[in-house]
Amino acid sequence: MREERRGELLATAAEVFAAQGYNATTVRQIADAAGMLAGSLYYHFDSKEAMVDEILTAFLDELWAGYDAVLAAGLGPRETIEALVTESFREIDRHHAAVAIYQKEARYLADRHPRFGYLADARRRLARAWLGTLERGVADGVFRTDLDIRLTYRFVRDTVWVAASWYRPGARHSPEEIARQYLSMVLDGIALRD
Amino acid sequence: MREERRGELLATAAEVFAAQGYNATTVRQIADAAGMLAGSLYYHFDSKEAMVDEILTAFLDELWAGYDAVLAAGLGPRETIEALVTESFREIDRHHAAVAIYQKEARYLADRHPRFGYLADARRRLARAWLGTLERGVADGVFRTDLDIRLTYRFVRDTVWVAASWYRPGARHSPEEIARQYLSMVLDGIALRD
DNA sequence: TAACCTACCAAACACTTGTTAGGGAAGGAG
DNA sequence: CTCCTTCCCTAACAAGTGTTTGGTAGGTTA
Repeated sequence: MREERRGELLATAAEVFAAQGYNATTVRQIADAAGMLAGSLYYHFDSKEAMVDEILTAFLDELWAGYDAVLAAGLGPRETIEALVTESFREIDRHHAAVAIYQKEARYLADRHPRFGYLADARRRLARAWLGTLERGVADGVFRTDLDIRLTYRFVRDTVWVAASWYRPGARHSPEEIARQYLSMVLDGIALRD
Repeated sequence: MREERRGELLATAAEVFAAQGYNATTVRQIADAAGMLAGSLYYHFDSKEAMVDEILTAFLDELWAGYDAVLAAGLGPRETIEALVTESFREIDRHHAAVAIYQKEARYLADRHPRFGYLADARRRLARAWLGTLERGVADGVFRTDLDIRLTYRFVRDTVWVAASWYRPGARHSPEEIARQYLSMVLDGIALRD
């Protein structure tokens, strides 16, 4: 099957990209990891750029499917945040290489080539989803009102996604368990109440 | 003055590295930004690697000076965390380019060349400082006991340092103000108490 | 004036990079 | 058997990379 082989190659490419960084990775390293020669990759893909492109779009497509389902569920602000965080950690579990690449290279890629304009779109759309929910929570009296909401947004967003830099699937905690603890910290803090 | 010019060049190099990534940055781009030709950089520095090296060591030296002062002050766990976070944001304010580089490239550089072994040392030492304080806080009944402490550590560490990716000196909030809000979120959470 | 040092330029070097062109082995379809 | 498609290899290319070498304008020192 043709698509199957492409998928395998994209998976190994994603691992190498995530481990070394996009620019530091040569097509020969990817080919090595796949057990073939550099030129042979070009039978399957147009270019090195096309590989990251496909890796990132596949991840973002699945991410939006999950997020849209959450946002359409009509949950309250707090439950929406909980569901988004949980969904994010599931995505990190399934696409941890792609998430790491997105985290590290999105800005550079978006600046470099109009081909990656959808990365900037994704960033804006993500901001709207999170910020909107936070604002709704503040209005509803669920979240604190004394915080700069943009700072809060970046705080929540970053705490979730940087986890991709250290998370490895199949480790001690499941995505749901990590989400539970992260949510507990973000919502209630790490200090002990009296 | 010789050292002065080196400092200027390192500052512009740090900006380019932070903006584009270490590997994506060519010595010709650095030279362009400095208003000279690529080869002329080699009058001041041995190599491109030597430049990042000097940028990172300068930052880490100053960071440890600040951290050691905090750790030697004999504060309680909560006050130590507060002081470390505040000190970190001050460091991000002063060395935001170096911090961004450290965040993005430390792992790759440490793996690549024994020259950057001190980066792995720094990571271990950082972990000891934060984890030790957190453990002390749990033992003292200042922090919650129901959380995985290694997860808590990564949570606190990441929330602080990723700020370097979006923070620009001279923006709306001072480092101290950002530290105050971050600490408020980390310690008490973003949910409203009833 | 003469010798010298600093900070840069001009031009090239060896090497790595992403990419391409042509070919060939394996296997299924007719 | 023959044709054709799939998938990879061999071998090279041009462009870009970090780096080196020799030179030189301008200021400082003797």
